[in-house]
Amino acid sequence: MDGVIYTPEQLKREVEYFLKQDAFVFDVESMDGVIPGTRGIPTQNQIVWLSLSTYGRNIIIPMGHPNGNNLLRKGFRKKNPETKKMDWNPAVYDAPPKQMRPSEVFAILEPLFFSDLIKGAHNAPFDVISIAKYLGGRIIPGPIFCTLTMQWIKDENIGQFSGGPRRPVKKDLKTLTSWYYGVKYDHNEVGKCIELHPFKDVARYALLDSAYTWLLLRKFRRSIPEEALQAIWELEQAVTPVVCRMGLVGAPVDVQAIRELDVYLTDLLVGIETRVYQAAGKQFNIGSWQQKQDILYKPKTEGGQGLKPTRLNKSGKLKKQKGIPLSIRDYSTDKDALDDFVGNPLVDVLLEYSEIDKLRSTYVRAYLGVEGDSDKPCLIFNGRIHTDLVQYGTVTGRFSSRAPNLQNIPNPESELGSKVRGLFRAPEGYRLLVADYAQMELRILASMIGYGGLYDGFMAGIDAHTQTAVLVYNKQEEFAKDPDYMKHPENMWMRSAAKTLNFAIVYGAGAAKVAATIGISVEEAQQLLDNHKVAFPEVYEFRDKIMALARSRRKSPYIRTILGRKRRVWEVLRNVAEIEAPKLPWYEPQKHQAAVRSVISRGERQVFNSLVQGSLGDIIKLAMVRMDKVLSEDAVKNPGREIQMILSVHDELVLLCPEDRVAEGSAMLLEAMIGKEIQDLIKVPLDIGKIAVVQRWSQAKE
DNA sequence: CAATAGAGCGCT
DNA sequence: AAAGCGCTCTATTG
Repeated sequence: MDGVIYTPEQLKREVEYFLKQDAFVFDVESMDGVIPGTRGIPTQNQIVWLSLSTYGRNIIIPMGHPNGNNLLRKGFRKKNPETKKMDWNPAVYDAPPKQMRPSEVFAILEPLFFSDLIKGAHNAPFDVISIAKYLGGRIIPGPIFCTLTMQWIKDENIGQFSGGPRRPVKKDLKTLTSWYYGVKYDHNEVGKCIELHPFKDVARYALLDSAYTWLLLRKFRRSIPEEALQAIWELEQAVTPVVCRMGLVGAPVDVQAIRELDVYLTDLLVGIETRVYQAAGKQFNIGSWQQKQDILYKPKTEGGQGLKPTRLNKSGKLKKQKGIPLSIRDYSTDKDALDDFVGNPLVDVLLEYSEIDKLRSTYVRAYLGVEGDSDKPCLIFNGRIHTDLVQYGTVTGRFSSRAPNLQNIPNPESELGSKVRGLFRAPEGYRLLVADYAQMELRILASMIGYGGLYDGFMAGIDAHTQTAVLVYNKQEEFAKDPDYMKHPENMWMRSAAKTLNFAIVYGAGAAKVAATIGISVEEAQQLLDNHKVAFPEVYEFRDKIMALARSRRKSPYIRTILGRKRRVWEVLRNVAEIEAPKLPWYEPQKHQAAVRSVISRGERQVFNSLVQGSLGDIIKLAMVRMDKVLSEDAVKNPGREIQMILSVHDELVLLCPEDRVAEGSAMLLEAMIGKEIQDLIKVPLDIGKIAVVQRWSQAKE
C-alpha cells in the first residue's frame, strides 16, 4: 500500500520532507501493553501504528502489527470461565510483513517531534503521552494543536442538549469527518481493536485518521480567528502540553493503604449488610433503589416498613408536573429522602451502608481493579494513578477528569472521606503542596462589577461570606466594633447562611433551595434573598446587564469569560422565532421550548454562572501554564529533584515537591497562581491563603 | 448478550 | 426553577 513505511531509509527521507513544513499531524494506533486492559491507557499501551500527515503527504508506519492480509481462521466467541463473560477468540491471519521496531522508528522521528513545528492530533494528550514512552519519557514540546480542543473552542455545546444551529452529536474524529466531509471510513470499528483486523485494513484506517485530522487542523486554524477566539485558543494551545505532562506524571498513592482500606470497608459492609436484612426482615439487593422503595414504602402487610414518602425522584417530579398519577417507583430513596425517617432502624442502617459502599466501589475497588477482568484493570502503575484531565470536558471552560475522576475525591471532613483522600500521599522524602483560590468566583464577580458591597469588602480584606453576613443581617455596627464578630461561635450561623446565599447568587438558586440548604423555612429564605438584593443591588443590576448583552447577540446569544472564551446559550431568548430549531436525531425540537419560563430561567442561570465559573476556568488554566513553564525551567537546574504538578481541581492545584524544596515550591506556586499577570486580570486582591505542605492530601484542609 | 437509562452520589 | 462534572449500580431494552 502506498505510503506504508517499512525501512529506516524511507522514514528518514520522510522526516526531511516533514521538517520543511510548518505543521503536521500524527495519530497512534495502540494495543494492550504488558498489562491486559491497558490499550486505552496512554502511559501503558503499546503503539503498533503511527500515521503522519502534512501538506501533500500521508505516511503510515507499522511497528508490530501481528496480522498479515489473509484470514486463516475466523474469530469466535467463547465463555471465559473465570469472569463468566464472553471473550473473543481472535481471528488468525497469515504472517505480517517485516516491520520496524518502535525504538528504530522513534529514534528517527525524534527530530521531528522535538522540532518547533506545530504538532497536531485529535485528542492530542492520548497520542502525546502514548509516544512519550518511546521518547525517553519526555512530553514533546509545543506547539501541540489538539483538533478536538479546537472544535470545542468553536462550539462548546457539541454533545449537549442545546439550542442553536445543527451540530455534530459528538466531537470524536469519526463524527467530525462524517459531519464536515461526508466521509465514513470505519465500517468495521477497526480502531477499537486493531489486532483483530488484517494489515491492509489497519493501514488504510490509520492513514485516514491522520489525513482527516490534518484537514481539521487546517480548517480550524483558519476559522478560529474569525470568531475572535484566537486569544483563548492560544491559552488552550499552551495548556495541552501541561495536561500531557500531568497525565504522564500521575498522582502518587499509598498502595498498601488502598488494599487495607478495601479490606476494612468490606468487613464493615458485611456487618452492616446483616443488620440491614435483620431490620428489613428479609434479604434483598441493597444497591437497588427499586427494591428499597418496596421495602421502605410498602405497607407492613406487604412486607414493607409502611413509611410515607414525600420526596419524588426526577421522573416523579416530571409526572407530578404533568398531572400523571404517581406510583411507588416515583418516590426517591436518596439521602435527603431517607433523612426524613432517621430513627427508623432500617433507614439508619441503610444510610450507613450507602456511604461506605459508595466510597468502596468508586475510590477503592475501581483503583485496584478486578484480577483477570480486562474491563477493570488496576489503575495504579508504579504507585501512581494517572487521570485523564480533559481540557475540553465542560461547556464553561473548566477541566473535567476521568478514568479515574480525581476531581471528586471525598472531603476529609468525615472520617471515611479523610481515609480516602489520604490515600493520595507524597512518597518518602516528598511533600504535597496544596493551594486553592479563596472565594475566587465571588472575587471575579466583584471585579467584573467593579464596585459595591462585595468589591468594597474584598478591597478591605474582608472575606465575602462575612461581608454578606454583615450586610444581610444588618450587623454593621457590631462588625465595626469587632472585626471577628462573625467568627464568634454564636454568630457563625450567620456566616454559614451567608455562604449559602453567596452560592445561591452564583448558581441562581431560589428561596426553596436556599431554605432546604440552610434548614429554614421558605419564607425566611425569601427574606434573606430580599435582604441580599437590598444590600447588593449592583449584583442584580450587573446580572441584568449581562443578560441584555447576551440577548443582544440575537442569532447566537453568548457571553465571554475574562479571557474571551464564548459560552452560547440560545435558551435565554424570549422570542422563539429567534431560535433556529435544532434537528438532531436525539433532540425533538419543541416549537415553544424557549418561550417556557423555566427554560429561559435556566438559560439565564447558565449564562450568569458561566461568566464566573468559566473565568475561573480560564484563570486556573493560565496559572497552570505559568506553573509548568517555571517547573520546566527549574527541572533543568535541579535534575533528580524536580517539582511536579500533579492535580488540578477547579480552583486548586497540587504539587509534588522534594521535602527540602518546599519553600521554593511554595513560592513558585504562589507566583504562578496570583502573580502579576493573574492579579492584573482581577481588580480585587487575590488570595490563596496559606499553601498547605502535607504528606497526605487529606491534611490540606486541616 | 450488550447497550442504555435512571437513580444516586462524590467533588468544586 | 442550583452551575459544572464522572462513576457505579440496577433494571430495562433491543
